[in-house]
Amino acid sequence: MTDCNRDMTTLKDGAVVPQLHLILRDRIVTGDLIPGQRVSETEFAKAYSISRQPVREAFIKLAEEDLVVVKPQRGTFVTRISVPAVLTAGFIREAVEADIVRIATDRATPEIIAKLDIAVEQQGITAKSGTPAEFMQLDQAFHHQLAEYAGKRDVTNYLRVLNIPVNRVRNISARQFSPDRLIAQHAKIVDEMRKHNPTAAVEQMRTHLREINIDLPHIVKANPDFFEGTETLS
Amino acid sequence: MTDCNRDMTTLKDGAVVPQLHLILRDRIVTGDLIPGQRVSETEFAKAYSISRQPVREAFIKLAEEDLVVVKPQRGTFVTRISVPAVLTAGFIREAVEADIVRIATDRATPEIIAKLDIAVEQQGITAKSGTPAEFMQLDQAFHHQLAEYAGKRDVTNYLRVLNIPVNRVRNISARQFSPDRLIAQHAKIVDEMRKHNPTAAVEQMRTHLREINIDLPHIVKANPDFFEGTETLS
DNA sequence: AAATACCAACTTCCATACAAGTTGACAAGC
DNA sequence: GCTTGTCAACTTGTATGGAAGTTGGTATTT
Repeated sequence: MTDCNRDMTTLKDGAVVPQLHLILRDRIVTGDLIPGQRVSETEFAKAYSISRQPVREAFIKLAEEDLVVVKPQRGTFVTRISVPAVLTAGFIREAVEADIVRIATDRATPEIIAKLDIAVEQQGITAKSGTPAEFMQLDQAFHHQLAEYAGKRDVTNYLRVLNIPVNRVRNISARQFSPDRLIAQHAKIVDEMRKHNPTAAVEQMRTHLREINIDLPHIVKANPDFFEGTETLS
Repeated sequence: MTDCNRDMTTLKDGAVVPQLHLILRDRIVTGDLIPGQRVSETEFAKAYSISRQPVREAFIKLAEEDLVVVKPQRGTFVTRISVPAVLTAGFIREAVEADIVRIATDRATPEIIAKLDIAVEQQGITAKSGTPAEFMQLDQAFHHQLAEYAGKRDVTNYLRVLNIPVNRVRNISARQFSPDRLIAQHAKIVDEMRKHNPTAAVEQMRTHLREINIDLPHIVKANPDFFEGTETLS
């Protein structure tokens, strides 16, 4: 029996399915439930003291996000991360954020630039004294800010599911990313925006987002069991 | 009691939930189940001679695609189309297809150009003698081809959910789109690709994809009940 | 020893019953 | 007339039992 109730999380009153859905999603994305691991309805039902049906329905939602695969009459398993999915998500994100930063550059006021400067500065502080998770959040906030200033705040909501595998990679590999390089690239983007040079800003953004593709092969090599198609044959 | 089993569709052997999911999705996207309409679990259970549970699970999947909203203890309703969602989907799609057509132009061989010419020609034939649904399928196939030739076939899969509201609009408004104009734009895109002019091809693609934004206000005016926030107060 | 048939212990899938909450009609009281 | 309380008829949410199918170990057979 695996450890299903990590921190003995008890559910609040109200609908059970949404709560369980969020909890399990977080546990998978953060790597607490590891890729390939078996998760059964009965197991979690006992762990959270509920019946099988709500667990099943939470599994359906997770399956829609490609976080688990349900194999009928065989079992449900945490999905291994698909490298093509990460690359495709990266491609889409690059295209979208390129347009976003172009628009944001056109709209950039001194106030906006000032706020972005502060954000980058904060990232530097957190990179030194904060946790990887905190830095990751600031990184995401930076890109959300750009979308906001481009008048495209909604966009990030619609790309959330797409970014799930990317976030899994970042969480699993924690320290593989060098924050300093990312922050320097953020600074360059803001600099080009300050100079009202949209083309250069877009180019900086594109090279910035391609960072993950550079690190990805090493992360896969280091954790082959977490990725689809590269798992060690047992 | 509404007409829930339109064409008395009976389900095949095998898993029931996936079948029902596809059937209901199609019925919503094609406008057979109209926005705002109430759909209850019991209703479809009786209509398809199954129990409530599979219907419920199909509803969960539809809710993840934002095709229905489940209001606890109140009912489940076909969602009205969100105009901001359509616009956001359009923005994302424009950014992605701009990059796709740029790459496709770089990779374009005479064979590829020939195939695209044939596709455009076929669209013209279908526009005259075919149904709107057939033309719509050819239109989608054209964009799929471009992704294919850009080496980004996967991308379309990941944008499928995003395009759902757009397809709902196109189905509901059927003839509102003028095929001739769309085909002419397709032809212009291929022409710029033929001349190996990626920048111009991208620009043609962007103006092409903005067509829907032009027609959208008229479609909303013509069918206010189908859209969120513009429904007539009863 | 090796291959095969069998079976018990799992899994997810579906059906059914009940619990909890909302809604709208309807009647009683102001 | 208008408000308000009651209640029956709905809705979705959860629990539970059994159906159907897979899996892996074990005994049987070759």
